[in-house]
Amino acid sequence: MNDSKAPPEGAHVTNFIRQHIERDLEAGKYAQRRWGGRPGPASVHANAPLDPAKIRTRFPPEPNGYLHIGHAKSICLNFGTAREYGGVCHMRFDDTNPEKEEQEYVDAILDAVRWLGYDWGANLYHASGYFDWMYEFAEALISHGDAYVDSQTAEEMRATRGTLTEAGIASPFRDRSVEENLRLFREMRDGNYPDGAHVLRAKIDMASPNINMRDPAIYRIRNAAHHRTGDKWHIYPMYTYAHPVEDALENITHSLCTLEFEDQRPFYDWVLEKLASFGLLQRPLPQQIEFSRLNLTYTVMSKRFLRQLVDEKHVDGWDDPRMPTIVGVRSRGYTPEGLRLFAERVGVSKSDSVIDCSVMEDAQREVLNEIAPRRIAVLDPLKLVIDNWPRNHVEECFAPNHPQKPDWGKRSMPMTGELWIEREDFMEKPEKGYFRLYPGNQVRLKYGFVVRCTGYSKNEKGEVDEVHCEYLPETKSGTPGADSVKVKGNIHWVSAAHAYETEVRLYDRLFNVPNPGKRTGNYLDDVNPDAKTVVRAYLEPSLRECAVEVRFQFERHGYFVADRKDAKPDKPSFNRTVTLRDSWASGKG
RNA sequence: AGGGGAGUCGCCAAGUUGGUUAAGGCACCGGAUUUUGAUUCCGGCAUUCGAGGGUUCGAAUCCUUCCUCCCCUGCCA
Repeated sequence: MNDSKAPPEGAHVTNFIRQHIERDLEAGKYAQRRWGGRPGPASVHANAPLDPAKIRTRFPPEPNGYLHIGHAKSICLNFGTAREYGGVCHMRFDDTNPEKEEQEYVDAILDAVRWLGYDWGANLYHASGYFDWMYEFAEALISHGDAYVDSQTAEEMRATRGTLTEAGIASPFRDRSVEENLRLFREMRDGNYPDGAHVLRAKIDMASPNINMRDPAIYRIRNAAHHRTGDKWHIYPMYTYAHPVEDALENITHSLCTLEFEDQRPFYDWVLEKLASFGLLQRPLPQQIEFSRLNLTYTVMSKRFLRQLVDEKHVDGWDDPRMPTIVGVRSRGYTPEGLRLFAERVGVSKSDSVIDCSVMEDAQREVLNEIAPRRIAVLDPLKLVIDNWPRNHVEECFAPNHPQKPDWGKRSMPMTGELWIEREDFMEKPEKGYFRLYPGNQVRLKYGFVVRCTGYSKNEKGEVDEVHCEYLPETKSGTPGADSVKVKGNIHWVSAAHAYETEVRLYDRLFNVPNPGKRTGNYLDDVNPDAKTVVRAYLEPSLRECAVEVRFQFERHGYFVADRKDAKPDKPSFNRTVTLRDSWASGKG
């Protein structure tokens, strides 16, 4: 019954990737592939059974930082698509650059993918696990005259690459013999040279209009320790060469990546075609398909910017609830279901797009509305005194845990003669359309009694510090007299003597303009200083004990989560995930 | 400027083997229900598909010219 809101099977929108896959499936393009049970060259798969996976996709992050919701789109796309078509999705670390990668990031990434609800089973791989094959394949390219060792400096290479409109010119080392190339490449491997002394280049076409085909570097010397292979290697493959090889070794059918790699596809195909023609790779070969990356209004997604926000302490770390990182939105209280719903809603296409962040917020609300029990919290307290309340009397009131789910039951809330109510639920002089508390007006204290406002007092600063009212004893919620008095306003409250006081953090958008940085060129100028507001709030007593990461709707406010880091088990603090829609407030704004 | 991509409602996005009135979501605007100004429900919301020409009985879908935006000159990924 909880699925009643889920879209019916097959109701999702099609997209160019699904169509592509369906076409391949229909044509049986990959039906004859064999799978040796582990990644490997043609020899590993050759005599193995047919691949039980209809398709294979992969999520291949470089472990050099934390994942953000842009990655979440890719994760949902890759894992979701594989699941949809009877395939599998590999979790793969593209760890080909030892200087930027760390185990810490590997662990965090795995954690994030798992939290999003995806399972890679036995298919956890590392590019570094393929270094031997990549090396062997590189020698094969050399032997066939398709790669050479270039000894120009990086500057010289840049200078001879040509420009967007002019062809490049050949390196003086381009025509070295196979023997010399092999000798030099092996010496590079053996650590005989300093960084930058040589580079292995594919030998293609220095005059290609596609700059990526002008003899791209495929191996560089890096005398650096790798977080997995230690000091075994002195040379490391470049992404452009490594990626197609990784895909082929793993039997990937559809290699989904973002648009900026489009120009890389001819080289991707070149590498695979060469290696397959040498008999090193199984056919049919993987194919790269590009889609547009996720952009969201009121946020930044670039790893560099996110790092700057953390380093310069504009936020409290990668997992700060204001951050668009996966750990960040998790701290914020976002649900994995909501993230997946969001990913499905924004779709996949090749056009550059900027998604309105309300789409994300709404997806979260939609999920949260279904799963979050209701609770009462007063975030901006104002004392309400019921002058005709029997001295010392405690009235037990009952509040449903979910208005549309009676089976979730009710909990008890004590009412007394002194309550905390929301400051904005009282006005000395009501503005037009206001139907909460003001002198002479009647409202219902939700799940309790109807009260009539009789007056108020102010402190020496002229601020209202106490509101007075009288209650109507026959109007208690749930009793026959409850409906005897009609009121328009229903406000929430918590007994002052019973309330649980704690810290609640109200989060808002990290930036206060849709497109941070556009105005001044510096996105830091658009950081929203009010994206985090900390208040001392009075919560209903039942909230005193709740486990970390438990989510609630605080009625009339929004969805909140018990903080996973700062909360003591017996004294939870809460983070606001997202507000409720508010047609009153937005109507005024 | 060479190459590679993209332009369908405010934001996304189906539709693109040409065929009646251009899906859906978000946002927005009504109205009903509601002890959350929430949710839910119901209704509204592109004579028009970047622009101009053309082909056709018929075009967002084909041809053509033009315009705009994004990506590419790392020994990063």
